[in-house]
Amino acid sequence: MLSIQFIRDHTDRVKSDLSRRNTTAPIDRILDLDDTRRRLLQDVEALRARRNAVSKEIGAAGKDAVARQAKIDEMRGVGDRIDVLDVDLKATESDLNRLLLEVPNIIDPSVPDGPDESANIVVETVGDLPKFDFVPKPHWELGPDLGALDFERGVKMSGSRFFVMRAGLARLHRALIQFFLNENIKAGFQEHYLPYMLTEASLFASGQLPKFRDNLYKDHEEDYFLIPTAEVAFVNLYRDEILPPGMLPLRYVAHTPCFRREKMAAGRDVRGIKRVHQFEKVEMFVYCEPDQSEREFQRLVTQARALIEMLGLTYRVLALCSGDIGFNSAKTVDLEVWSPGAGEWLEVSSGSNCLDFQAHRANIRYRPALDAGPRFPHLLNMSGLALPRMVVAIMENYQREDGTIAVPEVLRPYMGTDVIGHA
RNA sequence: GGAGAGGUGCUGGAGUGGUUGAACAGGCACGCCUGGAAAGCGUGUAGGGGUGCAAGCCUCUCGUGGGUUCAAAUCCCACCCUCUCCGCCA
Repeated sequence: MLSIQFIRDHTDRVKSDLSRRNTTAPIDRILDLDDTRRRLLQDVEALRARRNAVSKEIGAAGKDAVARQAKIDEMRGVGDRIDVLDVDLKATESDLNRLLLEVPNIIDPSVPDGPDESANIVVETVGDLPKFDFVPKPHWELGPDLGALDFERGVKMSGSRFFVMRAGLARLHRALIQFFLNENIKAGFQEHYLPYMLTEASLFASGQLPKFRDNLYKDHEEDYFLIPTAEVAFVNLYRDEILPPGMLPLRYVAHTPCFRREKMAAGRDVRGIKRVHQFEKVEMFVYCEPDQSEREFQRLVTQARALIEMLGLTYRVLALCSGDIGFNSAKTVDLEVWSPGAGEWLEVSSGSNCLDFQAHRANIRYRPALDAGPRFPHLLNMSGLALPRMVVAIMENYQREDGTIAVPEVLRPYMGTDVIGHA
């Protein structure tokens, strides 16, 4: 979140970024509550200071019972007055906090203006659209034709937006995960195995809650949410900690499943496995000092692009506009690969620089030097890359006229074959 | 899930309801000493919030949240977590 301090000091900036986002937040109300809070706080603390002072005198009075009793009588009412003011103060703080949690991040000045995704800017397109001697099929035809993608049975056991992969496709899926992990490790990202279920407090810390509850799966018996992305776990890794000097930057990677309700997206992308409730993703995550975050961001983008390029796919780089940027993010780049069967660009990676927004929510700090006070680090994330969309991309790009699928060169060691045939 | 024990500062570990934000020890930082180091000696060593140009002052925090009291690390209640034993189990 944005600190109340920041909102107080940069009110105009915060408001103009909100309008760039094409959204609103009760900034004036927040400033108002903050005034009230500080006024109450000063009153309460003055009373507390007095009570503390007199209490010490009572303790020091020793055997002088008369003086002692006089002071006790004097203080008797003070405690009650403190309690009364404190109730007000607590209520004000809780109102303030609730509103603060709903204010989105500021927007980086480099982000293009625009109301929604239609205004995103294609920064760069790499590679040419592939040409086929035949009419390329979409993956929702290729997969079932190979007997390797089964929608009906997925739906039978779990409902819509679930599917089963088998044989060559299942193996391709697993090979991609291994490939991504290995390449990211080579690039200096440390592998992690993370919990897939997190507490409500953790989802608040990462910014999923309170606003995006509708997109999360929750256990009804206990306080557990299924992660919608590994980012959520990575943010919470150092929640409520102060990292010692010399630890940053931290460059992490993990493969996790992701669970999304996608209620908002009902009716969208119903065909195929582009938008599903359960998918795998390899996620990169960085903790760094503020003056390094732009450099780290570029590093993430470069790494994710390298993965796509190694697989020989055509892709484009999108700079998300101010109206399409996520709640936590100050700046986001998406990578989309061309999907010749479906005839569309497919988002396989999204990278965000969240600045210190999540660090504030999660109360993560670092110490720049042994004798320095704690500061908030910047947190960044980027997919590297998302499944099963990359399976889709490879299927559609590497399909052959007979319906089989060639295995990209770099994946052959992982697959032990150069073609995915009929299961 | 059952029974028991316990949660205090960077760490270990004290703490009788009243100058305890917290003894003592260790660690770490700085200084002295030394050719250099060790040892030794000295000093310092939490975070949040409020206020102030600043120095500073005030306040909160001893797992979390309530309660009792003029006053709570200390007493009471609830919850969370950790450890040991038992049960169950991939």
